Amino acid sequence: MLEEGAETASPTTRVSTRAKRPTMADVAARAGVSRALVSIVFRNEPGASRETRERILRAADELGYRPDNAARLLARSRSMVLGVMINIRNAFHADLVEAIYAEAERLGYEVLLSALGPTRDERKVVEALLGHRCEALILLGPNAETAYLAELGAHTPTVVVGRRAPASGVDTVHTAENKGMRQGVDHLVGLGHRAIVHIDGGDEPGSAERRQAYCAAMRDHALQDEIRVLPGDHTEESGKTAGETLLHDDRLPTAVLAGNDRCAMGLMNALSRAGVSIPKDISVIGYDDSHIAHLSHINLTTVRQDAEQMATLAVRSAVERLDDHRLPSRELILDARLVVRGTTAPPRHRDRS
Amino acid sequence: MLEEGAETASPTTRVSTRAKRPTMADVAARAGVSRALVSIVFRNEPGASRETRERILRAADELGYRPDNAARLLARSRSMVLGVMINIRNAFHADLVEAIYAEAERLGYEVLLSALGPTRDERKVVEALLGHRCEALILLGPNAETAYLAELGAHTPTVVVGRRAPASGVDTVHTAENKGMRQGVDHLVGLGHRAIVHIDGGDEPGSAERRQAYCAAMRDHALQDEIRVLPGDHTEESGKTAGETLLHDDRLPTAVLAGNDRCAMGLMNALSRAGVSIPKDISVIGYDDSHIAHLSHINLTTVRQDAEQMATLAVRSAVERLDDHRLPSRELILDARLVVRGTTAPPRHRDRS
DNA sequence: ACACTCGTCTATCGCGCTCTAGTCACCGCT
DNA sequence: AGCGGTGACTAGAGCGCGATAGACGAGTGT
Repeated sequence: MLEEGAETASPTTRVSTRAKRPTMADVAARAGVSRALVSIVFRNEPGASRETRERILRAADELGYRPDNAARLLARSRSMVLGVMINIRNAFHADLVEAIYAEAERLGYEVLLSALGPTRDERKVVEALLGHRCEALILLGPNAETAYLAELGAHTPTVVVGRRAPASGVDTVHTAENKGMRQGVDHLVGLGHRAIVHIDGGDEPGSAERRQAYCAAMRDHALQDEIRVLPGDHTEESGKTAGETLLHDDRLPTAVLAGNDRCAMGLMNALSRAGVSIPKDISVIGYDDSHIAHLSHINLTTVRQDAEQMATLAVRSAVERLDDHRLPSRELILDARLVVRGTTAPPRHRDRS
Repeated sequence: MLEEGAETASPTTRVSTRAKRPTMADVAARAGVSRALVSIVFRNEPGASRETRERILRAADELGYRPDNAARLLARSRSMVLGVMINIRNAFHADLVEAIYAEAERLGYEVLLSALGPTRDERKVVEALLGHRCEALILLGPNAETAYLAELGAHTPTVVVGRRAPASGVDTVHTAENKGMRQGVDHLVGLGHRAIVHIDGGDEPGSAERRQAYCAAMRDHALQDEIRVLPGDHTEESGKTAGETLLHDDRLPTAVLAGNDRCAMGLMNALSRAGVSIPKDISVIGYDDSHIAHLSHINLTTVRQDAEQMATLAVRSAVERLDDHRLPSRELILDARLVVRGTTAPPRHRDRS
């Protein structure tokens, strides 16, 4: 089994096991038919008899033939590929991607992933995706300015997930941030909290809405004097920083609404290192309900975004826009729902703190 | 700003902003040169004067031209694309991917990601990758049987990361599992533990080695009677299940070596829900040192695998094999190192438990 | 005057596939 | 016989690009 095929190899020829990959022409020759017929068979189109179909498939199998997507894409007007930009560190994106694959497959599309990274900014990721002939883009939580998104949307169907993006030609799918935050504040106030801090998400998608909703909800509870927004973003690091800031104060707030789950994780990390117990000393609420939130022993109270529904709608939007380019921009807003778990509890009595 | 461009659109023509994407020919026409020259410029090859170069680039920019990768790949013998299979739920894979992007870019390669999922098994992922003309495959923690990997390796340079895969034509990069596990056991024994359970990873990459190393290390400490291996895999779910199993016993072990970090997370989840405190009541060690392990407030003691080095070596292996197909299979084994954090401590005195 | 080189640019083939417009044999029908 | 119709198959153009061989003019040396 090892090193078979060596008998045909002269000193100058390549090792035969790594010969050029077979093409349609090879399959056609072996099956004794024309290239076109092989194409028909592989596209599963009518126009070939049962026997030849089998003969061709057998020949292809023997040669280890595999259709070449690049050539396919090139020859076809449509590529049937959706490009998805992800932050590979973001557990919520993982949830989204799984659902995107499922829905794309259902609709007959392929999915290409490209991840952000320290050396890969959003433009680079988008370039890579477009370079691979993606027909449409699905951007998970992009930070890019609206103008850039609009520019993209002008020539490529683009769906932004997880943030508002009022650009013509761009569809957006996001949750009703205000509802989610409001529920969070209501829950905490219901437990008896008053000193409720919000860690902001900075430029991150959805942050502005969450911040505003927090302020509005606090005011509605006549807690406008307790409003406090700490700077941050959507990484664990920012949660940690915010935690350290809080620890420097002479008195901790009794509850924190983090910008997202990752931020909440970092925050809890910093707090528990300092001996602060959650939820006894302080309550924490996250945002996303990524799989990490409920599987880790953190058992985080958080605002649930329905990843599956978001992903499904995003894919459908993209495909619908592909079918009809003149569709007006749509903004799909899903409901958010607070999921109460173990990181929230009534506050300690403050009178002896 | 809304609906601009409508002035050029007759009822039957497409909205002009979404016309066909421009090609080299369009750029050439606009710049008043031949197609070939545009090609030269975009490949950054010598053979064009400074002025025409600029003129062409300007024309391309005005048209919003973007080279088409599919066509590029097709025309070129080389595609310069590496295909990477990931489990998008696995935080350690995220660490690996970031480093893979970096090294690939350094060597002039592109990276295509394809993720496993409920409806996407390994074969499907590999098919997708190969279909997109990846020259080489990097498989992160594949479960596939060796025969299949060997088959892949026979026609495509393949690098397996995170597990042994003794197949000709396949390179592997993994850590010295035995060293890592041994350090874990040594650490626990040094703290005074004796009842040390291991949660197995089942078919998951590296599991067999970890299991064997655990058993060997236990024997070396004359703890062969304490050896206990619970079934599991590398998901949070399996850790949870194992935790429940342990909780059913009349007496908990004093320490657990989980199959990986995710398993450890699930385990800690189950235990702490049941009121078991970590590390006071029980010590837990993970495996991978994924970014989750140190950023979450879990502060997990774990066996560090150097993601960056693994990724770098994997990419280099793939590229070297691409340069010379006849290279013998290599197995690169990196050192593992226990990182002691907060989930391990001396055991409670057992005499009153 | 010649051949020769060099830098700049062009014509053209082919990558592996899809897809339109056919060809061809065979059928039942008038 | 002649007709249109149908199912099975093929020829060939073209997708957007890379790459090679060569064209062309300007300079160089003899």
